[in-house]
Amino acid sequence: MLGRVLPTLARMPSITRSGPSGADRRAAVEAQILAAVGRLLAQGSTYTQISVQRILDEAGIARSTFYAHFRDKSEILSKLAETFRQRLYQFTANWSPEGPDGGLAGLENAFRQIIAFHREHFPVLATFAEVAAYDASVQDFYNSELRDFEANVVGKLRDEQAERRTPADVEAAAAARVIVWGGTRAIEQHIRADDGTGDHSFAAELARIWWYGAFRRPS
Amino acid sequence: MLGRVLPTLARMPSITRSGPSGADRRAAVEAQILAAVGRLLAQGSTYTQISVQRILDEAGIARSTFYAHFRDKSEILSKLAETFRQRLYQFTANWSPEGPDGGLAGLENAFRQIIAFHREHFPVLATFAEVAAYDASVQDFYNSELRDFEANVVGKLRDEQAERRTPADVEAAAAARVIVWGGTRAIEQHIRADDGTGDHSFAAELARIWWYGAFRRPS
DNA sequence: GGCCTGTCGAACACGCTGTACAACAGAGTG
DNA sequence: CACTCTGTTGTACAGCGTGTTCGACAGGCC
Repeated sequence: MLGRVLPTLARMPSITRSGPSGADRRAAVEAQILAAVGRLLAQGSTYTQISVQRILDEAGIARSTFYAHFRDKSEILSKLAETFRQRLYQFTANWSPEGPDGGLAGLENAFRQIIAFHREHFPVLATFAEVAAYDASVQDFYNSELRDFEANVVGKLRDEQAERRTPADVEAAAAARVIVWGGTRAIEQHIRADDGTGDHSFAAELARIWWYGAFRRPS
Repeated sequence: MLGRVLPTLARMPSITRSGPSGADRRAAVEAQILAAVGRLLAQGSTYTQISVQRILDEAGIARSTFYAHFRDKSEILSKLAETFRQRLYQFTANWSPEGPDGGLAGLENAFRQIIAFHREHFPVLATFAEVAAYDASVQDFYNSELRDFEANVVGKLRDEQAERRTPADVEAAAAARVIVWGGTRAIEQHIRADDGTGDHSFAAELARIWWYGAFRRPS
């Protein structure tokens, strides 16, 4: 540390750090790292291109401290992921094809919320998709999240088929795959391409495509 | 080279290489590199994780030779991309909503071909999507390919709306985005999850979702 | 005061990247 | 055969990033 050479400047590098206030220093370090990654992503960098070194500089944390908390760079994403778990798809999980808040109107509303959520947390959510494409540990959590969502949609389609509201020849598994994986990617792309003014009409389109394309497909 | 030390083994490492047959050695080296990458991807490795060194070992090419042909690792993908340009979306570009080979049946057939093509070249196509997420040069080519496709779909939807076959309240731009970006991702995911037996029914679902969800959405 | 826990900075080994360069091989030419 | 030209080869090198190790140190606690 500089302190050994320049005692008067001993705590200079600490100014950017929040003071250690007790036994929760551990949580503080992790929070600083996650916040720093969030800042770097918000600045437009790509997670893959950001080096650990760059994150440490941004966070004001020592290299050795980082490795005492995280096994490697992907573990940052794992911990970041816990923040998001289940929050993403609560909107559609709560939706049902029939009922007061259900149907096409309810679906459109659910998509509005999903799009708003994606837009709010875009850098981080895009990073999950980016890294899941090549990193097994991130893939585990991200894909399992989407698989849960997919299973939920399959269940809803099957229920609707049992009630004769959705045609029996709709292949629930295939349709759910298109809705979930395709929908997620489409939303991501929409947010990249649109400044937000088109969010409502995009939600309307998504809702109608899934509604008339699957749930209420003409038979 | 070994030849300097062990004359009798001079050309040993050349056995794996195709003999230089003229002035097309340049093309031969590039082909060897592309083939090696294809082999490594087929073995299940992820492009991001494969090092240049690993590619050179696999191809039996010297490091310095590689950098005489490629600026860096992403330029491999750029050259690989030229092989695929326009081949991917010729199927739907040729499709039209009306006519003998058109309509729902034609769309389903187009998707069968697209899925077969994706399955045949899966490692490479998945790599384009993987790397486009963080590498600008790959993104340029990959996204522009999909944007062309998207523009094509927008044009078809608008034409159909002009003919009153597609409802006027379908937002062509939003619908096309869902169809193209979502569809591509859904196909990729389908191929990861399905062994091929479900290809036909998946093509049928895709075709019906886009058909009844957009082109022939009930108004 | 002394102990404990956790952070810090420095150093290290390792692997990968991209460049530079001299040696070399093959083809073509006279 | 000698000679040139082009393109490949092996090696060496600088630079950067990673993950580990370790002694110094600071703050909280007894």
